[in-house]
Amino acid sequence: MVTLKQLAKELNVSISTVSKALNNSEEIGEETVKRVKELAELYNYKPNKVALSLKNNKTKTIGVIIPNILNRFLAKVLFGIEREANKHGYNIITCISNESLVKEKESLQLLANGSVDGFILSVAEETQIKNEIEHFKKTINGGLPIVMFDRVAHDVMCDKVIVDDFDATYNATKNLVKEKRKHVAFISNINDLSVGKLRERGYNKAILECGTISPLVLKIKKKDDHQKKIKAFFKKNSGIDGVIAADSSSGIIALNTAINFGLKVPKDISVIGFASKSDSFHSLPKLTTIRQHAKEIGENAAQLLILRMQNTGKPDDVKTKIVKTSLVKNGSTLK
Amino acid sequence: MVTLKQLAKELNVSISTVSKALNNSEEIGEETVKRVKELAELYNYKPNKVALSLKNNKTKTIGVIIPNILNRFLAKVLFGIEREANKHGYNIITCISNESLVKEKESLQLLANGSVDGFILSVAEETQIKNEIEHFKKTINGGLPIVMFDRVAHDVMCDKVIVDDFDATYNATKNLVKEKRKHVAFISNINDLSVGKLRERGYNKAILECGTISPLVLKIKKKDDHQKKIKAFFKKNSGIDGVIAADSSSGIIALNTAINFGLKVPKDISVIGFASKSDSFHSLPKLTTIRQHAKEIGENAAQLLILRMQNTGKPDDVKTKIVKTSLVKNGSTLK
DNA sequence: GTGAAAGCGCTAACAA
DNA sequence: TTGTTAGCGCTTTCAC
Repeated sequence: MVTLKQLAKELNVSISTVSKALNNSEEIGEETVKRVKELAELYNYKPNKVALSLKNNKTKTIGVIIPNILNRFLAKVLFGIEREANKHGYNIITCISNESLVKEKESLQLLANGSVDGFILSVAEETQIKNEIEHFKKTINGGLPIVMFDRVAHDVMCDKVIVDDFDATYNATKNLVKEKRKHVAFISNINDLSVGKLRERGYNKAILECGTISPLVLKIKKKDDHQKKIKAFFKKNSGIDGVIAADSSSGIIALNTAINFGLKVPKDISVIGFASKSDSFHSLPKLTTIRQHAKEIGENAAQLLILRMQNTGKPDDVKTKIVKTSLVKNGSTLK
Repeated sequence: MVTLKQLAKELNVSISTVSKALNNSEEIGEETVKRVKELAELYNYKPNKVALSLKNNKTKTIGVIIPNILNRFLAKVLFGIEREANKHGYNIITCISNESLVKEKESLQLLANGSVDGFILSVAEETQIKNEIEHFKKTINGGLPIVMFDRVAHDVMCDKVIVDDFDATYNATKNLVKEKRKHVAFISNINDLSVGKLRERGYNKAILECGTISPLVLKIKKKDDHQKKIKAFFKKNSGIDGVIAADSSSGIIALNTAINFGLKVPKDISVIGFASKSDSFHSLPKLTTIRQHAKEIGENAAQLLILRMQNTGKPDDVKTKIVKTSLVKNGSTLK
């Protein structure tokens, strides 16, 4: 990489002259500016990012901590963050907490050494179970703003971007009730997550309001064989004619299992799941899905953080942005 | 963030004394070391990363350019890279090229300003179609090593980590031939990618060797409705009793479509696809899959790059590591 | 045993 | 119009 020093030497001018010329300073003579720019072009000069960061005490870099990159929703949020960040001249450093509290803490610690100007993160499962929030508070007190998305720690004062999880399942369940379904079950493999709990509550409320149906819930653990669990669940509860799935895979598996049992979809049973568009293709008929607009969530998170990093003051006016889900009706529900 | 300067001032010693004390230099008196370390601990001092980077001319950061983060395989490779990089004290800056040549070039350019010490990337689709490689060469000539994985540009001299795509489909096809399948089709939505072509060739070779079967290929475009295309394909070619799918979704869709047509799997038809474990759950029976060991690919790529960054010399001894696929038999093929 | 000074690459206030 | 200097935070050589 060429430096100002090298350009200056070759041009027989001082370093600051070169610097000013390249930054279109009024001070420098037209002729000099031209000479400097030509040589810079020739050598493909780029101001050294590290030096700029040191000088400005700003890295123009955002630390993103994702619990699980294989989760399509989270991956898509990351996509949204990256895009929006780039648009504003920011790069992102990605850490994957792998749902581990320790790794989450480490990542926060590690990047809080001047590597980034702020964080965007979704709380790890272990962190939510243990309900730890000190490391978040410490980071924020250390001067690095955090924006949380999807799985958030409510007791931490920071900007947040969340989904209307409660309403989403509430409405979806209502939808099946309207279809005259009599045995609507709820299947989830994310019981430990804040969002999983909210989704269950939304389902429960709709069921209770209905009056004539009683709730029927299947909670799957990470280690379980999802297919087996769901199969057994269907066998045990024979009359199921509706399923609300809280996560991306349970819906697909439930639908395919129903078909495997000889049920007609959506004649005999309706299924609604949280899933991305591409996942909804993994069944025939396609899965009716609650879409979370992951990209938009990522974009919102990035915007909030960038705003916060610009106006460093007022840490007390934290915002919570709710990105509404939408129900995309495909073939697994009645029209 | 506390700096050495502040610690020095508070302790009434010089900056260099503090620095040495914290780095366990022999020069400094025991008592002083103790005082310094205590205060540093108290203030949670961390050496500023940016300053270190500038000093050492090394950022300990790897630039990763991924074509599409929603692709499970690529996401998992990213996971492997991140893990291995972290293990060696490196962070990763992630850019998503979104299969675009322009974005790929930009990312390379942007990070080549001192932000990273090297790159790991998988070539964007557009780049492969247009067969552009100048930007890679320029980067390498500029002193930043590149490691390519999966989709590689063969004409660029750099370390590579690839999958034995040809052998994978060759063996998988052979497998179906052994099952006495008579009409084995090949379905792909990645025709434009180097890996897609290799996979098709592997299939073709096995089919030709067999002699009695003639090749039957369905190429799906990005914009097509995959389900429709595959349905039509099955209708048109009624006798299909075997499918090799080149990508993650085609296998699942083909399997579910076959079931939808009333075929018994694997009695009437066998299906093999490239897919991750979690995707293989999206059908009943589970999809028999060619597993690419994505995490391992990522780890290998990171190792190669870190090695290369340490021994800067010898750019001519480039290595290509082949990570072998394995065929995981699930219910969609005969035992 | 401790400190001063230079230098990594850059910008900007100030001097000439 | 151009150059000198200081400083961002750190390490390291060389004086003291």
